[in-house]
Amino acid sequence: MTHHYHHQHQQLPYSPPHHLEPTMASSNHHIYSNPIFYLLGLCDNVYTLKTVHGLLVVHGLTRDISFNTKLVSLYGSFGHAKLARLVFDRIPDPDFYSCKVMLRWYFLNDLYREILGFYALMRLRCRDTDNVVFSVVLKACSESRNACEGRKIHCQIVKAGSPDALLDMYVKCGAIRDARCVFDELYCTDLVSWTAMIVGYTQNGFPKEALKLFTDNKWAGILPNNVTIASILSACAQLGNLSWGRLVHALAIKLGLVLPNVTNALVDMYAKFHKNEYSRYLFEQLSDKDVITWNSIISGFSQNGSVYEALELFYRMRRGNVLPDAVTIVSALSALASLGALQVGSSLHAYSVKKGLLSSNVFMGTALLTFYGKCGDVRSARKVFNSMEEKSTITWSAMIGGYGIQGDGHNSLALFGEMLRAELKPNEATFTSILSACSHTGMVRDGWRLFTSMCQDYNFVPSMKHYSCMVDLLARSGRLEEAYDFISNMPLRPDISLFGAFLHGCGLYSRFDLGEVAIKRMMELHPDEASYYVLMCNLYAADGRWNQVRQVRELMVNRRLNKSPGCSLMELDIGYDSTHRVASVG
DNA sequence: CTAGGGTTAG
Repeated sequence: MTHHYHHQHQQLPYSPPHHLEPTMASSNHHIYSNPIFYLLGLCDNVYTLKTVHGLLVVHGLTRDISFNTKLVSLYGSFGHAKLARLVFDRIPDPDFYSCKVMLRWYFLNDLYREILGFYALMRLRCRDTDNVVFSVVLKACSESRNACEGRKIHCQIVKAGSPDALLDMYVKCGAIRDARCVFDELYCTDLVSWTAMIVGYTQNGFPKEALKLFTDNKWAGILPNNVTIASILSACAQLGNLSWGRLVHALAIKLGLVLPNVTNALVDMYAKFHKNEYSRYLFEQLSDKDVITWNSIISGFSQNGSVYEALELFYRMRRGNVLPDAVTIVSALSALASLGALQVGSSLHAYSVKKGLLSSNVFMGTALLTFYGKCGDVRSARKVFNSMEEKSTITWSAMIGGYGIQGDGHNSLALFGEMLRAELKPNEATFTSILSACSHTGMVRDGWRLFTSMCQDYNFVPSMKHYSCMVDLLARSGRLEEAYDFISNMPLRPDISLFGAFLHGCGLYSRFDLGEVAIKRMMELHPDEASYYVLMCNLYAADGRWNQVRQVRELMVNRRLNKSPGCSLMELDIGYDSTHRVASVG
């Protein structure tokens, strides 16, 4: 397309200079009801268009901005950008829309230099702009190699660009530091940007920063809305800070913000704090429960160990009219895994396949393979693992742990090696799983090697779980002195389960001497913990020292310590649609 | 600007 039009093509039907036309506000009646507008629609070339344009002039309609804009658009569409511009220049007060129409035809006719000239003019007349205009103008700069103009427009974009959108973009990308930069540079912070920043922190695992921003006096003038409250409640739950959670709950009541989304967040938070009654009360109170409400309580109860309550609610949900989604199934599977309820879980597997919930969902696949692993069906677990397109570190850890609880440390180690070859980074939990696998399989050397590697190569600070695995590893294999030294030298205060692992080994190898020493240390460290007395009883019982057992029991009664009896469970006649029944044994 | 999810010793 050439830019050079012949002069005669640029002549328009006569119309008086606009300052001579009657000044009249643009007509109220809609141009679509005018027959001439209909004629304009029939024009399929520039000659017929000029004829109808003449009609518009005769009828004095060229002072109407809508007609003029339509003319600009039509001249442009016939490739006559310059005629379009002549019409445009006669519009007394062009608006943003008419400017955009003009720009569009320059753009479609590759008239980049004209675009820049027109844009400069346009900036003088109207202050509006949008992303379409910016992208057109930027393209014009690059096509005409005008970096200087480009830089100016860059600045305009930075100034005009919605900071909230920019913040949101960084938050969605998980680039939380960049988000904070944008936030700090904002000319004025309002409720939306403040909330967006809080949401960003909460969703990216920085609940402390979220709470800090929420409580910062700098923003004392801004009242939170329901989005802010829901997000900050989630931060309190992540932090495990119940007192702040309660304060925010109270604040929400005062501000009248206990809306459904806030209630959902409260249900979730109280469940995470083991406050099942609060959680349930709020849940029952909410009249329109959506899938998130149900998931909040089911996942909360499943996570805090109230698995029966979680499953009860899951069945109730199934009877109602809210359909479970992937999150629901994941939570239910996790509850079923801890019960070893293989049949119910398998039917949920079938259900998920049927509903298409399984495909390409890492959470779902991981929960499912964990479930099969915990139920002892490690082959099904591996099948699920192999079929997963996307696997995360958690997926690999779960599969390694699945082999581990079967005592198949060799497969655990093999998979761990495969994971490293795939250049995936193990995390703390991966090491917990693999160390436990080593201890179940009696692989003492491998266990030590991996423990050392975890500290030295990966710079992980061992947690109580790691230490417990090591104690278990050593104690189970009869290296009780070594285990005792290990406990004495570790930097953490040993807890009940660590001592439990040690005492278990003492019982296995009849090292009651070492067991008694450990018990004395335990009693010094935690005098009020009933579980230690039970461990002590077990040890004396294993040694046949029944008088000692009786003495410890009396000591417990005197100190008013109580331990609820444990019981094991087995699955009885559980069908997909039947209610859950589990017998307790022993 | 929106609440909910998978792995972790015995």
